Amino acid sequence: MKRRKSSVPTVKDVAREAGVAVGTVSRVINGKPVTEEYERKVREAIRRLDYHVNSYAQGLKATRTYTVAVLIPNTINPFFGSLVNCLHQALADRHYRLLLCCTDSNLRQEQEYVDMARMNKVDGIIGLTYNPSLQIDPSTPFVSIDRAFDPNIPCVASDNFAGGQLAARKLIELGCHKAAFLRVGSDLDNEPNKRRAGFEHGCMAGGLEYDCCVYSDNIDPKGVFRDFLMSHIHDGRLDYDGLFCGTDYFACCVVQILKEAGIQAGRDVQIIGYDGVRLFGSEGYLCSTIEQPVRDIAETAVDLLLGSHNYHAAPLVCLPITFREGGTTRPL
Amino acid sequence: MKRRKSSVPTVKDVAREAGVAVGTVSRVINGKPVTEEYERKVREAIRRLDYHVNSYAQGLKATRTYTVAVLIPNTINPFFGSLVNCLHQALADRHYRLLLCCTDSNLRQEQEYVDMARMNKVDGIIGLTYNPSLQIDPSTPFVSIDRAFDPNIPCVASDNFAGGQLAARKLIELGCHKAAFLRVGSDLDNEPNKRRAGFEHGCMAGGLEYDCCVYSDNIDPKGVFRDFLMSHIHDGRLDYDGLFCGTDYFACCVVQILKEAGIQAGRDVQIIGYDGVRLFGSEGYLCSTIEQPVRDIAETAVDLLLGSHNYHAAPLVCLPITFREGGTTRPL
DNA sequence: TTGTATGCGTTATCAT
DNA sequence: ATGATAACGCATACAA
Repeated sequence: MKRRKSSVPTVKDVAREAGVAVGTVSRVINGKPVTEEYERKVREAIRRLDYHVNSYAQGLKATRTYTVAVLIPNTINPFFGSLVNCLHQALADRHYRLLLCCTDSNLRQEQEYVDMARMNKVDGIIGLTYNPSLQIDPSTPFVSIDRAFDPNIPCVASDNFAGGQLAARKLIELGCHKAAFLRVGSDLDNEPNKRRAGFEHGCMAGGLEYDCCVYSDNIDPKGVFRDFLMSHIHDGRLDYDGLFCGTDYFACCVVQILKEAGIQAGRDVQIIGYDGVRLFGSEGYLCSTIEQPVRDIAETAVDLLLGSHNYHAAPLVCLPITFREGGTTRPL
Repeated sequence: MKRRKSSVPTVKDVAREAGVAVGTVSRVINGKPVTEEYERKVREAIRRLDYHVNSYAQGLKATRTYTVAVLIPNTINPFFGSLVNCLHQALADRHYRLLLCCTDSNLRQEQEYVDMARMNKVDGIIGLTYNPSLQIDPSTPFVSIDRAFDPNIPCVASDNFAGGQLAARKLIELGCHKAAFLRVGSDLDNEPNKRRAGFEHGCMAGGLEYDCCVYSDNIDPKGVFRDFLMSHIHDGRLDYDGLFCGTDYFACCVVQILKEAGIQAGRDVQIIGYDGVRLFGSEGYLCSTIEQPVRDIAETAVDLLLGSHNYHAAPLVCLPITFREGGTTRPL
């Protein structure tokens, strides 16, 4: 890579050009009180030399970098993409920069990214992580999304339990008699695992019979769902008339599997996902779903990270969810 | 935000703890030759004090930050999300960090992000930008994606012209007799605009009759496409039996509009998009499409940015595209 | 209000 | 090979 021209102007150059002291230049830059006359001279010199502050020198003194690292599995999954986008928005509004750290790409590199923060390179971390043994330096502000794994780490998530309950209630409203919960994923004790608990609670409260089909991570979701569903199809009819899937992704898999078996979502079976993924961010929902308030989650996480709160213990913030029709349930 | 404990250990502390000079510590850190005995002492001191280098101080001397800014409209559109993910991968492989700059969020902030680079905050920029009057500091390495707007700026894109030609050829193979090209977007002279040119060329070469429906930016795509298509439906039949859409997003819009009008993609009309978007990155294609080699684009852009090439003029690299069936065309 | 001088944590250049 | 010390560019406490 080409290097910069060696002669990048510094405060010293500006001071000389303007005929003032470096302190004055610094004050102008930082909006400290300065005589109008001097201010003008400095600004002109800055313009003439095309001067820009070197934020590395700045950060060296300030121990503040205005940069936040975001740890996320990837940006391909539309839910993650949307979350990253909202986080960027929230950070940019507060004049913070976003250092993107995709943890999928170099698997289990989460720890490395967390360590990076200690090098004073970022002011804080917002992480949606799965590493069960993640060690977080207590001196680095950290906000977790979807996972409350340390009493000192604030966590923000959608109200997963209520989301599961709501899904159950909707299936009941839709007249279902036998439901199932489907999911593949981390065994970690994270928030999304409450979706199942909420669903079970909702089913029991409403008298809806249900089964659970829950598999560990690192398994091809489509494969296990196909096996499960196929073993529950008799004479072309599915044993269940309502399905709640852990994510919209799973719901989409299920919809397609059933379609291939001649069973149509919304007509023969009611299917609800979780996340609220929309194609291209604006089109309709991919499936009927429990929508997460992505924007609120991002705003809250950033507020929690940058705000100077004074909680006795780190809070768990559960934000309200919404049911959205997306074609895989009959209109109510 | 909580501040770090004031006593973050520095090289000086490590030196004192290890009973050596700061220079020796620095040498150990940077892998310069050091006696085994000293190396051991320093490493132990580093471990004991839990020392981490301050990269701001490092950057101050080195003028190298190992950080690259990526300018992209957003991470919601799955194509952008996928591109960002690949760029992250390519950068991480080379031990570079990715500073994410979504230009949609604060509209037309592209210039601001470019300016940021001059503050020595990033080593280079990879930008997928639309700002027609973007001023790029010639001393900041910049690689453009999809837009060749300066003879000094390398540009990498998919082979848009060939993609357009391929789409035309496919429609011809599918037996189409009257085709149309649909698109909404920037009037900018960027690479994706060659999709239309290639398509026209392909149609003419193959004797396929065609129309073009091209609209400027900032228009609701679904609205204009609906108007256009509706005016071309007579007695429930579409005037066209083949459609090439500027992006997969447009193709999806069109598919849905036609579906509502009782016209089925793949059966009544052959529809091809552009990008190669896949739901959740792994499922099937959203529509039949000309797939961009996102991974190669990212790798090439990073290589161009970080590599020490010596071109007389900045190259335009057009990477090969592929046709993919995605259900909106009849199987060939 | 403005100028001067010192320190931030690191690396590089000297001597040793 | 190692130790001491001078930059790097900026902010700030202090002096004027």
